[in-house]
Amino acid sequence: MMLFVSTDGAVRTPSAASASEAAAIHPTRLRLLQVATRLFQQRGYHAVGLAEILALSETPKGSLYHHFPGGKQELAEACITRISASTMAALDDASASGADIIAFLQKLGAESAAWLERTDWRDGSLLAVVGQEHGGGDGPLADAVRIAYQRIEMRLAKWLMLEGVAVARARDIAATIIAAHEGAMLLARCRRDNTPVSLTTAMLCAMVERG
Amino acid sequence: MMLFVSTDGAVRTPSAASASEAAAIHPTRLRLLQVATRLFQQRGYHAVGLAEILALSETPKGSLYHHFPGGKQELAEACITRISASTMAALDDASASGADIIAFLQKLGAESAAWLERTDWRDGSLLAVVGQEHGGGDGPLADAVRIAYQRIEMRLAKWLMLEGVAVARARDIAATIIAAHEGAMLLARCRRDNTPVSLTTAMLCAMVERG
DNA sequence: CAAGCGCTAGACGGATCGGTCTATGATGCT
DNA sequence: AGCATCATAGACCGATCCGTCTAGCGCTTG
Repeated sequence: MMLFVSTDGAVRTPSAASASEAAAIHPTRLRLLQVATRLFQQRGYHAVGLAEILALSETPKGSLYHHFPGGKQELAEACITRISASTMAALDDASASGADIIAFLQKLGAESAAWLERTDWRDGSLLAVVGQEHGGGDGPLADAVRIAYQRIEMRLAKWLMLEGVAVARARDIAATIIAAHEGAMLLARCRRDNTPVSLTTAMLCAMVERG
Repeated sequence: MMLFVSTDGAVRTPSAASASEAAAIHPTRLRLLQVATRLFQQRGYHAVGLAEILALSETPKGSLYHHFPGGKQELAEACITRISASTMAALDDASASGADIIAFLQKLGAESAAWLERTDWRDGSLLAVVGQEHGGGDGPLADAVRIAYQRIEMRLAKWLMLEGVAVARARDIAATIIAAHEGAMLLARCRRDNTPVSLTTAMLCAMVERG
């Protein structure tokens, strides 16, 4: 249950992608997406050069521009929509399995903390990093982040409504969860210390419980 | 009452700096700090080139390396410590003026929202942007952000203790406020919509009130 | 005045950036 | 076999990156 980050960015030995995408995605394309996502979520869009992405994924430049004619920007866009898709899928799974929101929040907090520690606080949220760099702008990347957050919020809100929360309140709670969780990940990363994540998780649980 | 952002980045007509620093800071140095802070908090460290900073501040390259021998990195470090200092000063002022935390949180939320809108959601939190880019790393910039967050958190906690909150709880609340507020600013910026800020403010107030 | 210093001014350079281009390897179809 | 298509491979390019360096301005000081 990891939201906002990609955990499959192993280098040269791409872990098996989720079944749905393994069927359709070209191996080179997948490798590029995994490595690029990993690097972008560590350092941001502008801080990572194509040279590094190509070297770590052992891919020649020609292949990149074959699979992503739009170059670096299209690659980053694809990374964002891929993270967005996997996050929504995770939310749907959790919702379908009948878990309640409180359990979900606690699991999210625990696994986020574990992930941060496991990466030595190097990896953050791709959406947050790119979002910070592009803010309220109007480029393709800013749009991709905007849409990703919107869709994730909608899934979360839908789930909350399934649990009986009123429509307007569900959307509010969803947005609050996303904002607080992203902020907690950031602060935890900067401080190399997970307490912001657990504190925020507790606060979010309290908010949801009070309705 | 703005935390985490610089509002004085006017170009070529530097608004009067706070009295304390106007006395000591060389005009050119101040202009560089203002313009650089503004640009960094809009787009991040790596996305902003020296050329743009120099052009907007109408400063030749020689001046930059005279005032900041360490180049771009030292300039960014100075921007971070300057934001950190002004944020701590604002917290001290608010605390000394006898306001309570709830009033502070509401004012912070309202003014942050107004600021986001006024900049057309272009400007974000400098600490957050640079923090995202450098994560838990160990460069001078990562350290500067880490220290800045730590100091701000301590000031906030101190204020909370003045209001009777227990030591440990005060530090927890402070960290939670910072994390949630940063996350709210990010999400609001990405969505070009301030509701995450007001929602988060409400949640934080509820948390503080329950103690 | 001459010397020294703080600061401005911008030319210059090596490195790296993202992107284009041509050539070639691999695969499948007829 | 011959052809077409997908994909790899990397040389190459102009632009931009950050940083160094020398020259000179203006002010104070001896």
